[in-house]
Amino acid sequence: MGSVKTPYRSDALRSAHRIAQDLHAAGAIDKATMRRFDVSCLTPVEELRPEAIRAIRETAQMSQAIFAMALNVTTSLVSKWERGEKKPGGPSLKLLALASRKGIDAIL
Amino acid sequence: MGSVKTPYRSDALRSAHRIAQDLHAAGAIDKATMRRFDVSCLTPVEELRPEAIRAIRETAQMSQAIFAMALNVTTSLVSKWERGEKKPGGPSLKLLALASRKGIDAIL
DNA sequence: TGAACCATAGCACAAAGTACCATATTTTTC
DNA sequence: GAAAAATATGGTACTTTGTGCTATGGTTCA
Repeated sequence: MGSVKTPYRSDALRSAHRIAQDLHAAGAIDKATMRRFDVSCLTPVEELRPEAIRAIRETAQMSQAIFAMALNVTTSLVSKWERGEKKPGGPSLKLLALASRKGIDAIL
Repeated sequence: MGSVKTPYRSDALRSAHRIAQDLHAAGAIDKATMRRFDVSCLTPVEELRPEAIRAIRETAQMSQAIFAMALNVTTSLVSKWERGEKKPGGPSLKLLALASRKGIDAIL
């Protein structure tokens, strides 16, 4: 299940974004309050192809071993990701998305 | 496995930190180069008790549902974490550690 | 020659994470 | 006040991520 398919994870969040839109349009809301309702500020998480994962790592100029430590996973797993043997799951995809969009420093 | 027990994940990283120490002491190394060898700059990841996880979420002033979206996991799982029914794994612990040490904004 | 880093590869296995549901409590909204 | 929606718990069944271990070959450097 792609994080792309369902913008809201089939939960009690159907109107979260709509409410935030209204509040945001209405006036000034501090980011802390906003956060409680709005979800559009989240880093988009999409599925990553093996080459994309490798690209993220090579952009960071890291070996698989070091990269794995940064993500707190095993070297074995990073290798499997890059060869398409396994696909990163929810939390892993989030970390990879952060590294990809905000730079590797964001997760160090 | 506990990220605390083995500083280096039983990999070919036995001397990574030592080498970095030497190089760093030797003179000026840009952060990019440093990163390849040194691991001491990583956010420490320790196991979290259920209450600690809830504390992180409540500090962020988020519902379980929103918090789950931020971590790209299901609401069900966050609930289980906070009740001790399940324990966050490698990548999840990293995200929680980032949120705990650098603030929730670090993972949005 | 060998010590160390790098990446691939395979296997077995525990448990993390998912999906779905029902229920109860609180908060919001009209 | 009642209706509606958000919140959190609880449980069950299932998938497969992620771990751990070991072996291999290629590369670099002393």
